[in-house]
Amino acid sequence: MKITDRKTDIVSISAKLFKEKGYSAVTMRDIAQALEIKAASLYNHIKSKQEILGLIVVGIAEEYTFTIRTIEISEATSIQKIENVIQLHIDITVKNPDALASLNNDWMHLPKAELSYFLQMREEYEDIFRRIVKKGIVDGEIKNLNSEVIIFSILSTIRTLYLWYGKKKEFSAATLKSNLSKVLLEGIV
Amino acid sequence: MKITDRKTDIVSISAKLFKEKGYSAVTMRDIAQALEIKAASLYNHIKSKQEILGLIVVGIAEEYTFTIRTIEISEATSIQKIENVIQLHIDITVKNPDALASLNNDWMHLPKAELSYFLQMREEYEDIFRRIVKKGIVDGEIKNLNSEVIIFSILSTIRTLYLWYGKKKEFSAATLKSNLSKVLLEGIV
DNA sequence: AAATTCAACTAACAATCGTTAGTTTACTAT
DNA sequence: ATAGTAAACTAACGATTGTTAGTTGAATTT
Repeated sequence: MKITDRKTDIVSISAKLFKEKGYSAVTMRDIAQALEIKAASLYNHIKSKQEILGLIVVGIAEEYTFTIRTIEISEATSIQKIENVIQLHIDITVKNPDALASLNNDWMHLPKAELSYFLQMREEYEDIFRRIVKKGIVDGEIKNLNSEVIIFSILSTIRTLYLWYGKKKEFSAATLKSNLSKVLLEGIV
Repeated sequence: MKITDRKTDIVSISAKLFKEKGYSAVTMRDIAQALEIKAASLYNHIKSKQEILGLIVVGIAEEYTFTIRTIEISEATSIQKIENVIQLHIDITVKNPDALASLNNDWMHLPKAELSYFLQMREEYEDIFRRIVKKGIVDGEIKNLNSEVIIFSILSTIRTLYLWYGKKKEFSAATLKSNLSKVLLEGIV
């Protein structure tokens, strides 16, 4: 049992570089240099550049999808379910602050099979969230505003968290936990 | 006076392609093909690929910056100022639905001088927004929640509007105008 | 009618891209 | 000690990158 797997090193360094410049602007030589090895040596551990992207993106996408499924079928109220989704995004952001950049911006460069798998998960994710919000409106828990605007507004915020987390000390997991739900659900006025 | 300037064609086609795949993944040959000419012909109109990016990004960044300056010094309440900022983003999104992708994701590939100009504007923009929110809290117009979380939450949403606008009929300028401020300011519960 | 400009073209450039092949080195298990 | 393996290396590949040079034909100006 190794302490650090080399493949893991490659993936996490790549995630960091992809966050800075985007997948396409990062070369295999960039990744190698960050690890202080030569580009060709990377291929002892990974099959291709696209495989690295897949390893960054797909696992996290699955975590989102699998978790929101269990949130939907739980017995919580709609508001509580939305709070759970917000918390899910905080947790994943704290755990993978770099990888989320590729999830948001580089997914279109996945190999074909993984791309359609990813898009299917993304669609299911939004569908589930949409059902939660609409049920909340029907049940009178949520104001009767345009549901698509509500969905867009909450998802945009929690999906972009990775851009802010770590940049200011205000963005600790604790601060977010106690403030973000309030701001998103109850507003600021 | 020409009806359509060829340079404008190049810039707007490029913005569309950059939105789909990101600046680095789009080649000059891609841009040329979309215009049904050869890549070398592009250079009769533009100096470099980076110049195209600059033309997409800098003008809009200036529009944001110049407008938020006048919003700050206006005599509106803090809440009204925030509503004006939201409206500003809706207006610019409706006018430039493609260009905003590069503004969000490709700015790091600007040439050095334009990059630092862009970053300076972006910083000023956030500073102004931060002052508006903090004054609103001090004046009691805005709840005393963590101001950075408020700023992040509103900016994330209105900056990502370009990803949703046009995808659903719900996202007309009118719907956004009447719903987005409500959702962001007054919450959904 | 002649001269100039505009905007396309063909051809090619050096640099860089992702990747492969074959080799070397150092550690681990027998 | 020996054999095997993991992980680095050098060298190079064909393809593609942004870009330049020089040319051509059509439109515009003189």
